[in-house]
This record gives sequence, structure tokens and C-alpha cells, in this order.
Amino acid sequence: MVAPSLRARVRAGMIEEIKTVARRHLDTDGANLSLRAVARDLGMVSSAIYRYFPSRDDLLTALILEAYDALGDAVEAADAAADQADLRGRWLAACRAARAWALAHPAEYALLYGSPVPGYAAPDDTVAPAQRPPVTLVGILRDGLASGRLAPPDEDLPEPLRGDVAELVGLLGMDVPPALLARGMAGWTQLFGLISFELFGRINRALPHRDEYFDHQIGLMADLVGLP
Amino acid sequence: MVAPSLRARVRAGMIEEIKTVARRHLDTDGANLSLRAVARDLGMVSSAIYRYFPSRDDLLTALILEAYDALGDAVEAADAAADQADLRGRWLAACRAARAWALAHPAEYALLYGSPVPGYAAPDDTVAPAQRPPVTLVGILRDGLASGRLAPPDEDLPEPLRGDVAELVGLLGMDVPPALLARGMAGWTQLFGLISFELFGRINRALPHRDEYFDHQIGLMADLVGLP
DNA sequence: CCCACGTCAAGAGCAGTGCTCTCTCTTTTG
DNA sequence: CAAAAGAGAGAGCACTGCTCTTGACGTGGG
Repeated sequence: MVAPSLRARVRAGMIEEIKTVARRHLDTDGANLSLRAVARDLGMVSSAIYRYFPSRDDLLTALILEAYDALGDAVEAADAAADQADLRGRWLAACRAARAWALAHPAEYALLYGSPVPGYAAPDDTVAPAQRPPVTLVGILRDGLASGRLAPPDEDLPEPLRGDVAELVGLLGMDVPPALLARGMAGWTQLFGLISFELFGRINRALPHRDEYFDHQIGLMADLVGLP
Repeated sequence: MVAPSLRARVRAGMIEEIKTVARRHLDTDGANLSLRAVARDLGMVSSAIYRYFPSRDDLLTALILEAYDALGDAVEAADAAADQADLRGRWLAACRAARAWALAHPAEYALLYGSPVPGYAAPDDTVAPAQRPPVTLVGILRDGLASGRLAPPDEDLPEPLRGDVAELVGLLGMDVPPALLARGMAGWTQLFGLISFELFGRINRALPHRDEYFDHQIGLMADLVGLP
């Protein structure tokens, strides 16, 4: 392990600076990020950017990865900060943290969960960090099951579906009944829908009390998954 | 009322032809619609398009309007085709119709419910057609309430929210308790989330039986709104 | 009938985009 | 100290939305 050379440190700083400026452009100008505009802000020429990122998509991918991790950190931190015995409190805290992060970083949220850019295919690196929020939610359910505070749902899944979800249970490494995982995914789907509606402006201008509306809606889903 | 002149009829046909080709480009190339490419396909030069649409955004708006109406038609038709006494059947049919339309027209769905285009602001004309699917869902609940087949939820909404939702009830002109409307909106949010995840996300590659998964998820929401 | 008016399409051009290639200068390395 | 590698600048290609001008054509009124 040699000490990084001056050039290497400058390079790392440059990469960070490019990402910072790009993030700023993302927040102000929306999803269509212009490499040339970023370069202009940095006082350099557009072709110089290609020393650091092989293409615009790679820059976007780097931003997406960081955004997934930032969202995952926020959700997991909120869950960890709550009273671990209070399952419903943990669920609500995780959901609120996701919404708060999305409201604070709307353009990055749109990058993660908006319509996919036509030519762009997200690399596999993004799969794991993307699953952190739903995994956190399911983890709360697993904890509840383990501690006996959460009763599994009465129903079971019909067969072709049961196998799929059971496989997903194994993939996530969380020992919960398939029917419960399905309800947990319903909660995650609902959370995503709620945030997207609020952010993309499709939801009602007739609902001024957005915090209360959000809390009520995620409360409904907490009921659905069986949190007391 | 005079008969439209030959020129007017040719013009109307041209507008339709442009929209058709644009829709095709949308489906193949994704959201970034190129005016020049559309013009090329029509054997004309890009500037000629501006005789019919003042800008690219106006062409997009026309497509969005038609898409909203197509989706609304599909959902309402599915609801109307179901046995009107079978409330749960109507709910499921409406949801399935929305999904089917989205899967058949992914790019147009993305245009409607994906991340908003930065510079673009949807005109007010789009508000009414955009509300047709959720209004259809709530209409099912109202019918159930009127016929006594659906019991309103036990709970009531806490105060700041109750007023908001009550106002929304008035706005929609549907006489349902606020708590029930809130649950109906949860169902609509869930439906949007489900379709978006399936279309955009590569959530659940581990779920090959998508139809069954979808049916189960909307079934959960049918339970939540109280449909027997 | 005919001509002026309004519509239409084409072409050039402007400012912007992602990206490539070359050329030069500086830093690191053997 | 010389060779190799890295970094930035600049020109250029193909593309985008959009504007303006120019010339051709169909149509309705005199």
C-alpha cells in the first residue's frame, strides 16, 4: 500500500467535484444533465470530462449509485434510531425517512424511480443498494415475527405465486411466510406510489396537509401488514 | 356549419398522421421524441411539422391527452362490462384494465406517470382526463355504499386531514365518507405503484408469474377498501 | 375566369447536445 | 534524466429543437 500520488489525489478530488456540480445541475435543471454545462461550471472544456467518466451515462450511474446509498442510509438510520421494540414506530419512521429524503432530493429521486432513460440500462451494481429500503421494511416484519409481536397473516398464497414469493424469501435471506412478504411488498409499493404522486405533482392540490395525508396512508399499510 | 374544405380535411389528416408516427416513435425509441425523425418518416422536413404543432411540447401534450383518454376509456369500459352488483369484480376488472393498457403502451404510460420532463408543465386540460381512473375506482365504492353492499370503514380521519379529504369528496361530487375515500386513494396509489414497478423497475425479476402477483396485490387493496 | 391571399413545404442557419480525435503540456516513473 | 502516462484544449461530426425566408400551390371573392 503506497501513499496515493499527488496526481491520484487531485484526480479523486476532480471526480468528486464533477459529481457535486452534476448533482447541482440535476437539482436545478432536472433530469437532462448536460455534460457541457457541467464542464463550463468547472471552467474546463467538455472533452476533459471524458478523462474521468467514459460517458454521460457512466456519470449518471455514479450519481444513481450514490443516491441509492443515500436513500438507503436515511431509511436504515431512521429504523435503527427508533425504539426497536416498537415495530409500528420503526415502520412509520422508515417510511417517513424515505419521503423526507425524496422531498429533499427530488431530481435524484426521479433519477432512481422515474421513467427509465431510453438508451440507459442500469448496471447490476445498482441492484443491491436499490433493495435496501424494501429490505429494511421486511426486516421490521421479520423482527416482529421473531419476537412474537407480529402475528403472520392467516391466509396463504395460491400456488403458482407461493413458489415465486418463497424463492424471493430465500433470496432475501429473511425467514418470513410468503404471505407476509407479499404484504410487505404491498407496503413498499404503496410507499413508492405515495412519494411519486406527491413529487411528480399528480396528487391533489386539494390536500394541503401533506404530512398528515402521508402518515395516514402509511398507517393504513402498517395495518395491512399486521403491525399493531 | 359548412362542410370542411378539402384543405381543412387534408390538414386534419396530416395532424393525425403526425400523431400516429410520433406514437410509433415513442413506443420504439422511448420518451425522447425527435421531431426531425418524425418528419423524416413522413418524407418531409422538420420545419414543416411546425405548421401543425407550434412546438415539440405541444405535440407531446396532444399525445398525452389522447393517452389519458385511452387509459380512461379502458378502465371505464372494464368497469362497465363487469357485473355491476359484483363490486369486487368491478374493482379487479378496472385495475386489470389499467395494467393491461400500460403493458400494451409502456412508453405512453411513462409519458403520463413517469418523471416529469423538466421544462414541461402539463396544461390544465390534462387534469380531468387524468382523474378518470381513480374516479372510476371511487365510483365503485360509492355504488357499494349506495346499495348497502359495502360497509364504510369504522375509523374516522383525524382533523386537519378530515377537512382536506372532505373537500376532495365535494370536488369529486361523490358522497362517500372521507375515511373511505382515503382508503380508495390508497388503492389507486397502490395500483400506480404496482404498474410502475412492473414497467420501470426491475423489481422482482424473481417473480415470473406477474399476473398472479398483480392479482394478489390488488386483492389485498380490495380487502383494505372493504370489498367483500 | 383570374388573381390575390393564405397555406404549405423546403432550405439555410443558430445554438445547443454527446462524443471522438489529435496535439500539447505537465507530472510521474523507471 | 529520459520515457511513459495523464491531463486539458480545440476542432470537428452527427444530431437536436426551433426560426426565418423563399418559392410553389390550392382556394375563395370579385
